[in-house]
Formats: sequence, structure tokens, C-alpha cells
Amino acid sequence: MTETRFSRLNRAPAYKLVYDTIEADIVSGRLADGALLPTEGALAEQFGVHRSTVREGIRLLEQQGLIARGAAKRMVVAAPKTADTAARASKGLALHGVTFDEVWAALALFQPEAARLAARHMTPDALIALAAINDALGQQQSSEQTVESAFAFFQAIAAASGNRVILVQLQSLNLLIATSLARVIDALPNASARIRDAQKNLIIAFEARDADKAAEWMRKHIDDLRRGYEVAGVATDTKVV
Amino acid sequence: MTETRFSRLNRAPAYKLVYDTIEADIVSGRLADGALLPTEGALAEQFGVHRSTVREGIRLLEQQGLIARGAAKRMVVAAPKTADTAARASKGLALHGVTFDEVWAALALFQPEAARLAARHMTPDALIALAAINDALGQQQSSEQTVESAFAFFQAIAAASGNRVILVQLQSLNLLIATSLARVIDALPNASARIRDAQKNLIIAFEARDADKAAEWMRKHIDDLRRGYEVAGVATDTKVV
DNA sequence: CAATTCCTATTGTCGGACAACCGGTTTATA
DNA sequence: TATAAACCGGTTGTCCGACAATAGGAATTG
Repeated sequence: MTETRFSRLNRAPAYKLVYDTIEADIVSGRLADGALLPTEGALAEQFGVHRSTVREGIRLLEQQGLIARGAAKRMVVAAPKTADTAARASKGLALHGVTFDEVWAALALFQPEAARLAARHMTPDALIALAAINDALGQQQSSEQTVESAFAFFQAIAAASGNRVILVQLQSLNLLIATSLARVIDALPNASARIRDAQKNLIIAFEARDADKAAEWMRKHIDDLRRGYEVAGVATDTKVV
Repeated sequence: MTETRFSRLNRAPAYKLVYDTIEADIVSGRLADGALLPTEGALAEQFGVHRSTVREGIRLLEQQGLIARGAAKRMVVAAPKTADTAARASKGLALHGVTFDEVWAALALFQPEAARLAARHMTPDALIALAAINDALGQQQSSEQTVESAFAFFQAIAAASGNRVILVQLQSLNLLIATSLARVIDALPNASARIRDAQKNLIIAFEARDADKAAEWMRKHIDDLRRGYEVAGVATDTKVV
């Protein structure tokens, strides 16, 4: 048996170090949002590694959403946006093959509380935005637009929380449900009207800063969503894709 | 001006196609969890691309958490685990530099509802697990162990939901708070005892399947956590790192 | 049969190369 | 002169080939 006085030191591969270094620069702001990432060649030279190695690190950054392809192919720094983080979280959940049931239960659990919070934090601007979304819903007809409006309304409520953690988690749920929402709205001719009424009630509660009422209307709205799925004949154990 | 009858077709780079293809195989189960990914050379041959290109695709899969370095350097397929998804979501939020305030508000909003749900879905096994965690908390002294137990208790409640969406979202919050929890427990000598009592009350509520009481005790528990931070002198706008 | 020594497969990294493509510049044209 | 076409340099996407390090297994040896 050889001596084992030294613990296995696991050198991280160079591409990982490239990732870590650039990540730190982006998070700390040394690489500002929107800035062009240095060219692969320049990075390779700075890090003293081969361009292939740099590219592997860049792929990690890309998947993490910290950089994105810019106009001129050059990679641009993309300081994390809540919307992107939410999308990434949604994708993670979608990969689990979560069912509509699960997403709905999460919505039922969290959205009423989110509405309660929104009622307390509601600003005039946010109220105007909500009203505008509701107005738009009243004037349009295509189901895509209806889905878009319903989604935007939920997103606006999430934004009203003024809390990035809550915002991201709610947006994740909204994204998960949005993909299947179209099916319900397509199947139910009066869906748009029901959604519009629910939104109106919520807006009234928000205007009055009545957290309890907001939570209650939201609960009804979410319940109604589920009934919509049942009536539309969408199996609740359908995987959200 | 040249004719523009054809819309710009943007071919995804080959490394992205490699990623997409393997991702689909993992999600669909064609590549089972724990299976060894084919060697880079084999993949390059199958896809008809160069090994460098395959490696870039593999880096994307790695960052997405769909594969991981196995024992024998070979990459092994890692079908998404909820814990990993939660960790990834937490990291995304951490990159935003979210503050303790925000995480706490999210906990205050969601955990009582989660406790309510847990009370309804509580199984004998889950109850035993919770009691075991509580017992362990009573016997240990090091603050690391205390943090570990407090964290485990929250995780167990999240698991009791029986809902992967809720599970992942709660676990994300737990991870975010856990990093800073140690500071409070270190600073407050009676923290462990207070946590133990709170857990006991929660367990009693769970045993009685009393959702309202569970939610109420959880609310107090979370409130107490905040007081702990205040007493310990941790600024609430501290970034969760 | 256990410990040790090859041997082989695979990854991590490197060097170099080239086509495609984008933005900007120069040149030709109305 | 204004505009369109041709050109050019820089960058990315991809490829080819190569090699050191290392882990696992096979062969060898005691």
C-alpha cells in the first residue's frame, strides 16, 4: 500500500477555470452587462490556453445564460435577468416531466399569497399596467393574444412583489402553465371573458389595497383555471412540455 | 436591394445540435440514468462531426446538469434530480445578488402554505423522519450540525408536499437561506433550543393533520428566524452568497 | 491468490487550418 | 453626389491531427 498522506487534489479542468474566472468578472460587474466579450483568440492569449479550451468554457457560460450571441456573432455579456433565470428554472422543472397537476397545485398554493403581497405593494404604475393588460384582453379575439394577455397579467402581479426571489419563482410557474394554457382557451369560447372578469376583480382589490380580497379572487381565478382544463378535457397528469 | 423572399434561416451551430440530440435522449429515457455516455470519439463518429464539436456540446450538457463526470472520467448520464434542479435555481438567484430580505420574504410567503400542504399530505414515514431530525437536533451541539438539522427539517417538509414543482421551489429557498443561517446560529446561543421547540410544535400539528396550526407555527418559526437575524446583527440587505 | 507491472482507451489540451460570415471600407455606377 | 457593388479584415464555427496524463483492465510475478 502506498502512502496516502496527501488527499487527492482534483485539479479542475482548464475550461472550468475559464468559466469560473469570467463568471466572477460578470457577477462582480467588471464585465458590464451588454459588453462584448473579448474574442476567443484574445481570451486564449490572456488565459494562456488554447482557443478550443476557451470555447469549452464559453459554452458553459452560454448555458448558464451569462453570455449570449450578439449581433455580430461576438458574444455579449448578459448580466442575469430575472426573466432568463425564471426561464432556466422552468426548463429545469420541465426536464423532470412535471405534470399539469403539479404546476397547478403550486399555483394554487403560491399565487393567492402573491396576490396578497401585490395588493400591499401595488404602485400606481403597476395598476395602470394591469389595467392596460385587461383592456387589451377585452379587445382582442385570437387565442394567442388571450394567452399572451393572461400570461402578462400574472407576470405583472409577480413583478409587483418588488422581490426578485418571489418574482423569479412566480414567473417560473407562469411559464410552465403558459405552455398549456392555449389549449384551454382554444377549447373554451368564453374563456377570454371569464379571465377578463377575474382580472377586473383583482384590479379592484388591488386598487383598494385589500389583500384578503385579492387573495380570494386569485384563488377563484386559479380554481377556474383548473375547471377550464377539466372542461376542455385536458388530462391533469399531462406532462407540461 | 436584393430580393428578400426567404426569411433568414439561422442554422443552429453543430454543437447545439449535439446538445439537443443528447438532451432528448436523456429526457426520453433512451439514455438511462447512470449510463455511461459514449466516448467523445464514438459520439463524434455517430454525429459525423469533429470531437472538438462534440466536446462543446458536452459542456452544455454538463452545465445543464444532464451529465456529470463519473468515476472513470467517463461522463455518466444524470437524469435530472430535484435536488440538482433546486441547486441550479438557487445559483441562478444567487447570481442576481438577491438579499436576505428577499429570501426571507419569500420564505414568509410560501413556507406557511407549504406547511399547510404538508399537514394534509403527511405520511407516517415522513413524520418519523421529521421526528428523527428533531431528536438529532436535541442531542448535538456544533452549530454546523444545528444548521444541518434545521435545513433537513425544511427539506423534509418540502418533500412531504409530494409535488416536484413545490419541492424544487421550496428547496431553492432553503438552499438560499441555509448559507446564511450559520451566522445566526453561531451568534445566538439559544437558537438551537428555539428551533427545536418550533419543530416540535410543527410535528404536533402534522400529527394532528391540523393544517391551520401547522401554517401558524411555521409562520412563527419564520418570524423567529428574522428576529434571529436582527438580534445577531446581520444586515437584512446582505447579499445571499 | 495478492501485489505489481504493462497496455490500452479516453480525456484534456494543444497547434494549426480554413470556410462562412459580419461590419466596415473602397470602388464603380447612375 | 448619392447609391450600389465589390472588397477586405476580423471572428466564429468546424475540422484535422497530435500528445501527455491517467484510469481500468490485463498480464505478470511473487
